[in-house]
Amino acid sequence: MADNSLPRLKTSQRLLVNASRIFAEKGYQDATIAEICEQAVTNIASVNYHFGDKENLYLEAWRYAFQQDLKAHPSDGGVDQNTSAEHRLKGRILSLIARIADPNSHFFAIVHKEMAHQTRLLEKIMEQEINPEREAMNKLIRELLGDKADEKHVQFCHASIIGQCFHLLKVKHIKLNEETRRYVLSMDDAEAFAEHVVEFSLAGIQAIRQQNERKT
Amino acid sequence: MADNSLPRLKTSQRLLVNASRIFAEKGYQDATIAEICEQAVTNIASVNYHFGDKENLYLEAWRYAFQQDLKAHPSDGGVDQNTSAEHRLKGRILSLIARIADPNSHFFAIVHKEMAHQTRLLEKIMEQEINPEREAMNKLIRELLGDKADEKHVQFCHASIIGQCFHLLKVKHIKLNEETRRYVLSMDDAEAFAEHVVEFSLAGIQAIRQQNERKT
DNA sequence: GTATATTTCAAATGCTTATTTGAAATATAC
DNA sequence: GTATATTTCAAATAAGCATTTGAAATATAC
Repeated sequence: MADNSLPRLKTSQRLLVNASRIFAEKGYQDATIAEICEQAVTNIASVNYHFGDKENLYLEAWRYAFQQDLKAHPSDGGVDQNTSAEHRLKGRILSLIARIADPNSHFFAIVHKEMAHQTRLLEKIMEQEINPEREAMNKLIRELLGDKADEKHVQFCHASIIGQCFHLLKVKHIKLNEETRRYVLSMDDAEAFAEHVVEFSLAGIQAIRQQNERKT
Repeated sequence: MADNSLPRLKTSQRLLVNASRIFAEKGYQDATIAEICEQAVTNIASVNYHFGDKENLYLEAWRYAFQQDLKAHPSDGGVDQNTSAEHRLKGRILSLIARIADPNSHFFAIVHKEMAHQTRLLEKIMEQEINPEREAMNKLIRELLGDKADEKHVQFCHASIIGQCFHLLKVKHIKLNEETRRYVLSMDDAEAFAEHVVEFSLAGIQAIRQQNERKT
């Protein structure tokens, strides 16, 4: 587990790599500097030396995870921008779920833990990074919902999609017993689930659209 | 905020009431015994006296929250069991979202924080309480999906619905700035969002059903 | 009303963990 | 190769917090 396989990496880099993984696993509070340093094969004091304090290491590790994840899974899913809104939305949903499911991607796990708490450390930066992604997806949703839809409908559909995707995060780090595992969404099904979310959501959006057009 | 308005309540009861609220707000780690006792207007030592230790107080507070929430919002939504599967599913979704949105309901907030972490304290009890609810909802989903659907489809649709509902938990305790608030799902819209989830999900389920029936 | 059991309390204890320190080791510049 | 800057390290410090303690207060039983 420890990242001593790459002793050529600089200490600060080893700290970032291991910190992002451990913060993603345990959250800010439960992750200890001692454990992070042990995994990074360095001394306790190096966090203070290289990053000042734990909080700053947290922020830097989160930023690092963000960059790494996007490098592995671009948020538009690599889909040609000239294809239909359906396909572009599909690309975004698949990318999102890929970033959530990838065991080497830690950004959303940290976001998830941060949202469950009120440490509020990432608040401002998080909004800066996430707002553009939300707006890109909302643009597609707006197109699919048609002119009759107001912003509330867009907001709700966005919440429906994000909620489904983020649901995967809940099962990511949880170890269930043999019995329960059979009935619960598993990380092994992430790809199939992604396809399901696309299907399910496009139908949901269509239904909202038709309901709006019937009403007016 | 402090529950000293009811000095007639026994100390152990005051501890339960305040602990469930504070654990829901902050999670197990971040909630301190000192704060809970302060809010319950009692001495630091009373947690040990009445509940043994913090962990046991947590378990009891969670149990207490569970009972209170169900008392306020029965999980079938009070819907007649002879109506259509659509209506019964609607009842369950509305009840679930009501329990999540109600500021006096703390059960799901605790579950949410527990899922985001790996304290695993509630693991066994949680499964005992949640499995029956999942099975009740899956039964309705199965009926709506028709004979062609296999268990994977049921599982995925269940995850889609739960994911949407739980998404509300994320915005429950988060204070966003004026700017962002405009674009993000708000607790004030919980009821309207619940209706949206019903609409969106019934359409999603229908789409999966039709896809299955076309394939075979 | 007295004896006994229960409950409250302020202070002490002890453990965990972030942070600091100053010396030692290592790298870099010239 | 020497001087200077950078990095590592073991040990010390300090703060936060759960838990314990034993005495004091209060309630209950008879």
